[in-house]
Amino acid sequence: MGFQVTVDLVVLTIRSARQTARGSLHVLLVRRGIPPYQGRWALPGGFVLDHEDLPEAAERELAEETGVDGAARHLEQLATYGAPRRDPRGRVVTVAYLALLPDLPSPVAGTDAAAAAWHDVAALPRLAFDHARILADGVERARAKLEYTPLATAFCPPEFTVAGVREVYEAVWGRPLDPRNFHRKVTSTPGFVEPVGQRTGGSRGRPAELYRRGDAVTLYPPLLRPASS
Amino acid sequence: MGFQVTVDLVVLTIRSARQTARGSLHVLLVRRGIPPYQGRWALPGGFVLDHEDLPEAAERELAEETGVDGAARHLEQLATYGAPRRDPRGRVVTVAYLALLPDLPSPVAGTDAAAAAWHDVAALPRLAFDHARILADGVERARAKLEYTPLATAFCPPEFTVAGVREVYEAVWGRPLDPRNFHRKVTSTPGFVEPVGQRTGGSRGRPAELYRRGDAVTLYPPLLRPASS
DNA sequence: ACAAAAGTGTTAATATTACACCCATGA
DNA sequence: TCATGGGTGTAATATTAACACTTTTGT
Repeated sequence: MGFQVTVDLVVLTIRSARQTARGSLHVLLVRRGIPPYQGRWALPGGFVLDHEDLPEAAERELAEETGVDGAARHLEQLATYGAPRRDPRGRVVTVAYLALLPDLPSPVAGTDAAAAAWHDVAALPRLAFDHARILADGVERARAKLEYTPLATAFCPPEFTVAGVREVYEAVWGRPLDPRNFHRKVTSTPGFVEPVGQRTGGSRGRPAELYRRGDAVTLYPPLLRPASS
Repeated sequence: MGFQVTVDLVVLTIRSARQTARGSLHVLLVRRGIPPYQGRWALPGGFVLDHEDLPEAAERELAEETGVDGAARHLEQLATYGAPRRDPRGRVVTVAYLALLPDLPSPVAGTDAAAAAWHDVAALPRLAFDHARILADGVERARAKLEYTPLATAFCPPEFTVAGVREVYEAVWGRPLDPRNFHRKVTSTPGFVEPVGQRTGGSRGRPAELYRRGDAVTLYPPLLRPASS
């Protein structure tokens, strides 16, 4: 009966790793200022308010933590966690959401974001509560959905190159893909991307064609990760 | 703060439709004996107890409603629904689970199952609360997971034929599949099924080889439904 | 023998993979 | 001109799709 309900966010983005030129998958974490788990890193989140639906609460938390406007990101429910002792303060059930964002030009600038930071998912600190598990589930969901949905574009800005999409796949799957075949696959799968009719400039090499997200919800045929090998 | 938390079950099975020989997808519904929505059909479910984890509560409800033992079925979390006015009695958040069962030889024989019945998902009555939405999400989840997991075998008894698996796919996807190609696909995908070394008998036509579930968690390559057409 | 269901063979179309090679730019 | 990515061509392989045909049973 007397449950508390929270939403927790697994906010993922692709950021250039410290030394390498390649991007890698990062997650937004906040440092807890109060017990329990004081000082530990945790997923951002908070209580669901009395009048709020679950997606509303997730949107609100996401806006509070990142300041991104509603259109420029993907947000979906991930799973719900409610083990009796997952929070020492009482019976708290948390509904986790997965958010995918482009690499923000301005760093995280939310209200209580003083202690918020991006962490490479390959080098995580210890997390509070059962957040390590939730995060692992979120990463696995992202990996799986790249196969059969055009979700990779949610990590990209409104206009992007095929190489940008490839960088997303390589960062999330953690393995290199053939640029030539990837290009063909992305441009030939119906509804994945739409050409803008412009090209990039300024960088080295041949300028790349710019694309926008297409209207497909699923990729057919899918873009399968190579067998585990 | 003061939330109530329930679990609701989308219990699916394949049953022979009234007149046709082919099986079709059915869902377990219970008729509500008390307000709200008295007399309406609803998904089985109930409150999560103080000491219970979410999967435990789902297992308990499933056992209460169907009496199936733990091993012979698939049970996974589906999604969580918590709109402020989804239950007129107060703020109730429900964690929905999806269960897949073989067609039970003995009909539903649970404790409070006097008013429980299987319904063809193609001919549903009006449902209580937001259960129509939850059920639709469950059916869609099942449809999608048949593509890239060996979950179809969860609808089959411990030993089954390839034709039995095909009947599952045809019922869930609602379209016929080529028996010859399907047979090859199922028997050649690693870990999907294991031959038992016995054959069926008694029916018409050539006896079919019997199989058990394999140990694969995902199908590679997947078994994609034909493009929407 | 015949109908019915199981299962194999074969071929064409489609998709994936590997990699040679050309294109367009900055330095 | 060279280095650097962007992008196309092409051939080998793998997978899917369509369907003829054989196998093994009950009647």
